[in-house]
Amino acid sequence: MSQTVTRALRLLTELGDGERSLDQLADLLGVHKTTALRLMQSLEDERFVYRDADYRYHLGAGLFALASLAMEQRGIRGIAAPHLAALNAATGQTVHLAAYEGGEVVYIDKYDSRHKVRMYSRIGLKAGLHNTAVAKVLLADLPPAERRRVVSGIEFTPRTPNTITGPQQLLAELETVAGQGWAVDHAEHETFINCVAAPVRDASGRAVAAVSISVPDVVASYERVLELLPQLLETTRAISADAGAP
Amino acid sequence: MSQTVTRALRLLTELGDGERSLDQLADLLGVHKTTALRLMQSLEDERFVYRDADYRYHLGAGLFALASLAMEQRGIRGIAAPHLAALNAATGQTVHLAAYEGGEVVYIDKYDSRHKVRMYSRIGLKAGLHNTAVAKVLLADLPPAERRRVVSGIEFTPRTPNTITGPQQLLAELETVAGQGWAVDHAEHETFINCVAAPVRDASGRAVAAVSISVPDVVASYERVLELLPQLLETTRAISADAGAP
DNA sequence: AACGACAGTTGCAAATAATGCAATCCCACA
DNA sequence: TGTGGGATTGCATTATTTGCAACTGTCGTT
Repeated sequence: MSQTVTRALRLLTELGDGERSLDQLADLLGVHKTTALRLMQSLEDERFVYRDADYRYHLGAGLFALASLAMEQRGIRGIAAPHLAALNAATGQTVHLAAYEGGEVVYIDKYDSRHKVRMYSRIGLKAGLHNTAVAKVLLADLPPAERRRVVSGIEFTPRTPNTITGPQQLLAELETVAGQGWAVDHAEHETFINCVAAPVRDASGRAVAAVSISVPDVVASYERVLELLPQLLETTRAISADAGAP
Repeated sequence: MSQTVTRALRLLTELGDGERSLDQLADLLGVHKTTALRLMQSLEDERFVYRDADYRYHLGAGLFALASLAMEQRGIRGIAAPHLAALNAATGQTVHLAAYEGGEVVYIDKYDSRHKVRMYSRIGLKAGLHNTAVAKVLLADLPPAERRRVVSGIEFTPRTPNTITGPQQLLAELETVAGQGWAVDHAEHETFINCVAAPVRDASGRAVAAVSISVPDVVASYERVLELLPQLLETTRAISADAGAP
């Protein structure tokens, strides 16, 4: 592990919360400001940060240049985009695309709802492995041994009264999901949000992503959300076909 | 300057070109693979990279989570988005939003043309200071002394026969731009692309961004591109109003 | 004009972290 | 079982990082 790299990355993360002065950054790390300056200079040279006329540091354009490459590398995202936009337009609800990578489920695209009340999320953030529909869909597609290994490592933090609270319960739920080909989050992640999700498959036949529709209670009841399933499944089938699924 | 941080960032940049093995990354830096491993472990812990089942490294979701914050911090981007989408739909051409930060002009948003032939660009990339319309608009709005200082530091690389080749010529062009309130790139950046650009102002009255329309020759002549000016100016005026410009 | 405060920056030696070697681990294949 | 290939770990050496002290520049006040 590299302490110096960890420090630099920590500075980047801090700037995600807003501009900072050199003194603030040095305090954050508990180092002398000279040390912070040198770290920032390296980040600035590579365009990961820039410094404005008032010597305030900001996240730089090089960061999002690299991030846009990262998103392009996730080819499924480009294939899914028009379909997700159409689903979002047809339902008026928030539509997410998520993928399983590096042991976590992450949101890789998002189309926002027209409604004022919506689920908080952001591209790049992790989805809870035990309490989100997209995670259930992706985990359900893992080989059983790997599924069990992943589930055994989950920390079952209860977020709502509906949250799944143990590995046995989740494994049973994943069996159900694997059988029916879709998943729900019935107020398990947020008390006022219900979601349905379904897998997207590629030429290998494996689930490479999951699409979900998220709906707040004030907009539609859980039963209403389930009525969106046919549209969701139609969309994931179309994306899968474009992705070369058999 | 920090050698270790620079190395880590170089690894990130390399992954922008695609997945890599540990050996490849070590070769890239000219270090022992143990060293490369430790750098990657730090990057992985902070979610900037992930490693797949075949031990191949990829850019991670933490990178684009942070980038999405960076883009949100550029508030003008959100304000401009609906207007730019409308301009893109109305003209069918590629529309860019650029800003001047850290001594460079960078693309911070983009709406692609419907046409097959278009100008290559990517969010986060730098725009040439001497050969793009957005840069001319942003530089033209700097105080004269700063404008001169910036221009004197430019390396006038000729990209096309039309490219401006010296500071005096560019300063004269910027005077013109400051007077007329818009700029052109008449095949100065690419031989087959013409652009027009205009500034977006905020409550301070300063140009905080520039909007451009880029059109390939095969689609429309330079004269036709100039005919897009009224729509462009209408758009930048609307964005500026939303941004609180006086 | 001079002074003080504050923030950023530079040079250098000491301190610390990074580095690479050698050994070990793990997996796949014959 | 043995072999090959790639990843990983422990340790001593080496190189880099670190923080101190001094300096620079800007701004505000007297």
